[in-house]
Amino acid sequence: MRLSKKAEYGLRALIYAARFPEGTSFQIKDLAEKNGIPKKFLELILLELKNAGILRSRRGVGGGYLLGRRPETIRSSEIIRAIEGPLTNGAVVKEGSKIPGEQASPAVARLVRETSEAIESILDRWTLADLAREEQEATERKRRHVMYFI
Amino acid sequence: MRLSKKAEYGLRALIYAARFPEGTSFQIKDLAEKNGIPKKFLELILLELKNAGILRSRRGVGGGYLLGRRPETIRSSEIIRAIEGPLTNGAVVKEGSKIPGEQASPAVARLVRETSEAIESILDRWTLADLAREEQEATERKRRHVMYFI
DNA sequence: ATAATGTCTATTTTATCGATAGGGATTGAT
DNA sequence: ATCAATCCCTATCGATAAAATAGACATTAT
Repeated sequence: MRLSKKAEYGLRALIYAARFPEGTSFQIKDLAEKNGIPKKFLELILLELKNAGILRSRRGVGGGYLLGRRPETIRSSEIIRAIEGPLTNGAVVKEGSKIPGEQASPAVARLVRETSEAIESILDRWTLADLAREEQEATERKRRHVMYFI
Repeated sequence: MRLSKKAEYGLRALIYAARFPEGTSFQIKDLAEKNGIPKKFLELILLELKNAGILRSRRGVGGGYLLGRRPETIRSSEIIRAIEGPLTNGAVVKEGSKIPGEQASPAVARLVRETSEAIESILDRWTLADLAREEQEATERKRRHVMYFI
């Protein structure tokens, strides 16, 4: 199961965004530097997330990005879909196959369908708020663990 | 969620193999022709499945491939793993990242882990015997449906 | 007017996928 | 012993997609 860099960056960017108080914006540059994400690449990603209605932006001096909606209302399925397109691949073997004899396998199709549904249900369940909390808690745990050894 | 051609061909090949009585072998050539799968490509796939212990082979004239074990004991997770490598991607962001600032996100890692586990549990549940039965039943249903319209 | 920001389109680079090529090894039949 | 049918193995190609970079444009606070 592979998550594209783009999707990973996108998720991380949104988790970052969720840390800011509602209405407060942040800059691509900071996000890129603090998270080690290529700035130009990140621009594209944030733009897509904006066009998907997940982020909003303010241009010009002092501008930046901010969440377009409350993080509780943003499901990770929506995030991934915004970045990678439709989650479920529809037909496993497309109708107009080039190879003459090629035929779809109903069994394989069913296997893929069931897997896709399972994935989708998990991605539907996790909201950005959940992810942000998880991130914060993990960081906190780590911090305490380090403290313990000082 | 994308299934590679290779994995799809592999699954279809094994479903095909499961139709033969135990101990009976089939030839790459027939499988390729009847299922519209590129023969040379299929060779590679069957070889991998053989090295994974899922298929057995007999060389020389009259040789061919056959299932290495009873289809009830072959889980689709094993099939996919044999063809595509480890299902779960291990670390989402590897430890020794090149980019200095780059850091793994525990939240993203967890999301990926949970999704992978869900996939794996489904793929563990479906055995080759299940797939073969499903395929046969679907074909049967289709046949009856066609008959109905004659 | 200027500098700081996001917006857009194009291009480059790199990796992966799907497929093909061409022998080599083994075996049954004659 | 020879031949043909089969699997076995390695290399390579071409197309596509992923990842990243480049450069100019648009907007806005100061």
